[in-house]
Amino acid sequence: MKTEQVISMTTKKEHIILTTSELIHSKGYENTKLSDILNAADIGKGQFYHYFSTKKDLGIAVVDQFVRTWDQNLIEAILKSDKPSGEKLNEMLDWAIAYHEKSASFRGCPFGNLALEMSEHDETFRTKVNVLFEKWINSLADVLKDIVGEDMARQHAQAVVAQIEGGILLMKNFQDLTILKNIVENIRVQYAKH
Amino acid sequence: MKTEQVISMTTKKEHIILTTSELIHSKGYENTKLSDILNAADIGKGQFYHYFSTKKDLGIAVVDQFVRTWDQNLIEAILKSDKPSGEKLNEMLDWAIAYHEKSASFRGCPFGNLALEMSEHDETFRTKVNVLFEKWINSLADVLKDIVGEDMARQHAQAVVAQIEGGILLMKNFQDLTILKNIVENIRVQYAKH
DNA sequence: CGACTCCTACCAACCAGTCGGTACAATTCA
DNA sequence: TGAATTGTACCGACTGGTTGGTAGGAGTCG
Repeated sequence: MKTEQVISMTTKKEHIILTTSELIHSKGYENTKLSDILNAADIGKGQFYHYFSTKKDLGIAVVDQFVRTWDQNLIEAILKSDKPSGEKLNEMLDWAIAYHEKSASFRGCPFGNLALEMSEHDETFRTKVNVLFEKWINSLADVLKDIVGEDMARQHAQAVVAQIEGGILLMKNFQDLTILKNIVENIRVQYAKH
Repeated sequence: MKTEQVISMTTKKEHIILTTSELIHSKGYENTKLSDILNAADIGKGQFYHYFSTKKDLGIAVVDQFVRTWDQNLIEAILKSDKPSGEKLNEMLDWAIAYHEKSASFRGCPFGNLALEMSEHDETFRTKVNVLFEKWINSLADVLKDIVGEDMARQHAQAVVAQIEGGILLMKNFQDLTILKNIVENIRVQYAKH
């Protein structure tokens, strides 16, 4: 029984990008070998090099895809919605936990992972990850303006993002989701009574 | 006579460990190739495999060395000293900044780096990194007891460590030390008024 | 001597990337 | 019309270089 046509939902190129996203998210970029990609996406080398010129070319497409997704789901849908600020902050924190709850493993934050793996020896990746962090901090600072005032907003936004990323790091190493939950709860309390 | 032999052997082995520490700190474990180690330490392969049985064997020795150093300089010398708690917290934060200030590059926290690189696909490294984080959080919780009370101490300790690690992550990606400084200042303010 | 220390030459496995070729549909030409 | 040409999608054997690790020899020193 052949199920060839099922894949035509997305294009072949998108299929490769999506499959590789998973691999890079859990194994990192360098540690994801071309052979892993070829096996996971069930394609041959010819097909791969028909759509992408190098492995890095694919890597960049994967990061772009991550940035696009987060831009939609976190920044646009939550932080730039027209709900009250306190609600937006809470929704962001809910989203963070839900993100790591659903993927029964401890792969961590794709941007945090890439930041630590790549930022010191590859400018292309560093810059792309940077754009997302910058957007995140800026739009979060906008939200926090109403809570801590204009002067301190950006500093607090940095601190909150740092706390989340650090929490994810600890969660990953302890292989224990409750650590992240504690830290998120800590953030909630910190900004609830303002 | 025998002492001299032992010392020179230890020195040589330690020299390899120390040199590799630098490499692993800035490039990560997998990305530090054996040839890099051989070049940096200026030794031949025979010498390497005389002292270490595998690359992973060296990697473990390097992590052990990091753990020992931090145990001495951070946990014993600062967090378990007999100074007042507020002072110990401040000294820890000073130490964190000084650590990243002196190494004119942005290599990040060796444990944070290893946690994200290795913890999902190597139990040995994950466990060793875990031990250090556990020690750090426990002895920091002891310090925070006097500031936030026994009940909340551990949760706050986790949050502070997360904030520092996340701050280092952002600092590394933004290649900007002031981000870490802001976050550390934020922590200082948070626990100063208690 | 013989244990210890350290060397170079070498190995199989693996890596990203290349290359000659195939299948087949669309376009051009006679 | 239908034969020749062109373009797109794909294959997998192969390449040059790198990887971690091994074998066997040589210098040193008690």
